[in-house]
Amino acid sequence: MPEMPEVETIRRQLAEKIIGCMITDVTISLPRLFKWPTANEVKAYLIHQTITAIKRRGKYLLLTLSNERVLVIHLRMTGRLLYQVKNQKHDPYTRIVFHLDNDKELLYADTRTLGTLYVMSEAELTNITGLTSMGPEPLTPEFTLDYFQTLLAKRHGKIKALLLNQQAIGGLGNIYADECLAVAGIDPERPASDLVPIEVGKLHAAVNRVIKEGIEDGGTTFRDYKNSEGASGTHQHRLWVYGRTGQPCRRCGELILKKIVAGRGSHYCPNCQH
DNA sequence: CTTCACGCCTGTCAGC
DNA sequence: TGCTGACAGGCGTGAA
Repeated sequence: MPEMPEVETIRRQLAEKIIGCMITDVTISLPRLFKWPTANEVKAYLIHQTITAIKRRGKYLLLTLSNERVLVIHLRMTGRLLYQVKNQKHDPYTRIVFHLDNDKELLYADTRTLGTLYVMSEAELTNITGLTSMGPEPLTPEFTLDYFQTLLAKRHGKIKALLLNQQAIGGLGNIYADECLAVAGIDPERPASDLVPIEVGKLHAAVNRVIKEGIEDGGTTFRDYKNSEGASGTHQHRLWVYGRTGQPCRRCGELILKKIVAGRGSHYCPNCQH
């Protein structure tokens, strides 16, 4: 479900609420979601620890604890983090409950159970290859036009696949990749290295713009996504192409089409994107 | 090295 | 109504 703007929305909300809170207990209904260490060991590292910081890297959330351990959470397709008062009704797909010392709970709910959690020292984080090898993120100083130009020039695969590659650019997923290509007017199947400089510049700007707007809107709720208060984002109302198959392009009126590119459903305007 | 198909899970929806 | 297959905001693995 969540791409960078959704995860950032959750991070900002939780930062206001749970920094300084102590974890009093952890209820684990689906132990296999913890990839390292085992669910039993995890409890010993978490209980009686205070949450001191919440960071994000790409689509990973990193909760730093007072014992210098880090609780790493990746929501994958359908993970949700819900902050709510104790004794309130739980999401039916709640898999883990972090009990806090302020009469609140942080629920980890996940329909498809593809999410992954870890508890590690800072040094051990390097064992999560998805974190270690992540490329620069949109809206950061590292994501320069120069970097983007060099990246595209040496990649001959489809541009859509490159946008989804977290080692190339951190944080984009299927919705925002389609949106970036729509804003830049580029067909998702174009080989990355074929883009001419003016197109590379347009796409670089589009990536930053689309992600910025996604964050401003509190993310996109297409199907499962909810923020930590259980509320939807609003970016779905501003989408150019994603999920708009058969509807008129907001720019030219041509009907939006969908095709499989890089194994993912890809939405595009056949008139605006070449 | 890059690129691609597949598996992981469960739920939903279109089509028969 | 009930079944089947395709598909869904992701990503790691192994093969070509």
